[in-house]
Amino acid sequence: MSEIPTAAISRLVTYLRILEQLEGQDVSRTSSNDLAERASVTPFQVRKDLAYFGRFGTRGMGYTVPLLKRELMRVLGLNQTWNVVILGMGRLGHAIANYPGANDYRFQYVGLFDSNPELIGREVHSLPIQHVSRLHDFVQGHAHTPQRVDMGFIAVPPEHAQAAAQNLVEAGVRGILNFAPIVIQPRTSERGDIYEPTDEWKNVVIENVDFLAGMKRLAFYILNPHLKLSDTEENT
Amino acid sequence: MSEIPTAAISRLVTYLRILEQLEGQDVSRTSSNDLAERASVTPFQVRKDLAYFGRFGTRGMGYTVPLLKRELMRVLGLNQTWNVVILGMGRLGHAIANYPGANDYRFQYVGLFDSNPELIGREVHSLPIQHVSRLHDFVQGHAHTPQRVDMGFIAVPPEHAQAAAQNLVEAGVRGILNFAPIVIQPRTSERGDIYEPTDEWKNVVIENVDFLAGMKRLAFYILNPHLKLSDTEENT
DNA sequence: TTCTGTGAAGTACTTCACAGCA
DNA sequence: TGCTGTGAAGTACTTCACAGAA
Repeated sequence: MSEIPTAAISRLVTYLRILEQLEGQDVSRTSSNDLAERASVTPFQVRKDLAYFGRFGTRGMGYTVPLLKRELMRVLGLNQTWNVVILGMGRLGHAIANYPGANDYRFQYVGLFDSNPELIGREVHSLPIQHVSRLHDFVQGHAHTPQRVDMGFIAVPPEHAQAAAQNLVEAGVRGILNFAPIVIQPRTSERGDIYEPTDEWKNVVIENVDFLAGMKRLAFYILNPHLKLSDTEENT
Repeated sequence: MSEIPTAAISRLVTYLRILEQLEGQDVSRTSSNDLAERASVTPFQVRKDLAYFGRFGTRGMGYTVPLLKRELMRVLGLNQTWNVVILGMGRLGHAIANYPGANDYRFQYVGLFDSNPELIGREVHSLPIQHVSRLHDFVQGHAHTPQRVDMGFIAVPPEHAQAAAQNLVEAGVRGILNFAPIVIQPRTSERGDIYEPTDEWKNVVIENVDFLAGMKRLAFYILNPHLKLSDTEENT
């Protein structure tokens, strides 16, 4: 049913990182074997993953680093600017806003929100923290401008994460990156029909980043080393 | 070949979080249907995942929240203390050290390391930052004490992450949680045999947490909403 | 000859259907 | 009757083997 495995997308991100490293070392050519070794996957996997999106190599020769990099950037949608708001400007929100590398890919923070009155008005990289009640108007107000908000990052405490997601969806963002250690329910009501996302959630994409989960998985695999397998992100 | 899917472990972590929520709400019983809805997976999946590790329910009745929680804690190895060192005490390292919730699961930071002389000696939660050159002696010195170091977290810049991992492996840690956006090569030499981990790496488990990857995947799925699928962490 | 691109085969994971027990 | 536990069926993903282009 699904055309492209989710895991393949994660691997494309890895290949792109490797191509950037190679470009930085002025390496101009690579191969599925070379990429595979650097990404810790099989060469078959590399070729299959790339084949989902086109033919980027030359038989007998391999791949041209800048060309493949450009194509992966295009496929992953990293040639365009992505405007982001962060909900929750505690330690985690600050760490995210300060994390270097995000703007390497034209991810731009255009709004910062919190509910704590003490934080309102403080500036992070000359962007003021606003009260979360202003989120809806902020997103709507920028809807058809170059500042249009594409994504919201959730960095609030877990007990407020579902409400934060609800806010983002109602405001009209298209994607949510959830840093809180809960599963966001793609529906509005507390107890809606199982597996039936509410309409307004239908077109919203949710991804998760959970490093407590990473710690716990690590603990498990240390105890059960015979189950050790490769994975990605993850990872995630 | 592999007995238990990696994804199943990630889902167990999710079920455990849900059980903790339920316990906090004084809910004493649950079912595969209920857990499935809260975790956004199928009830079959829940039952199969649990069945990998034992029989925790009662037919006709469902699961007892505290009992299932206790069993999952045991399976995931969260009944014991895990001693952790952090390599790289820049913003990211600080964010990790300060992240609340880690010590809820008896993950304890026992050593903080950096190479920047300006940071050495500063304290985070009354734990001093040491120079990374002391890592090996630190880990070895605590090897057979209650402070034995189990895991190392890598929070250094990407170009130093492989060396940091090398340091950790040589020092003798069993698990690495890598926050840097690179693939750690499980081998010592710059260009070793493909897929052949060096001996000392054989028993080391590596997990990744990469939120830039999360941002990039999100961008892709916003552009390609017809490929939208469920996933779990991840990945990383 | 080399290394990509890809249908086919193999494997792993998920879903199903129902047996089994409270 | 109700809901778990689990072999069997179905599906998705990975690996393979080789055709095909430089």
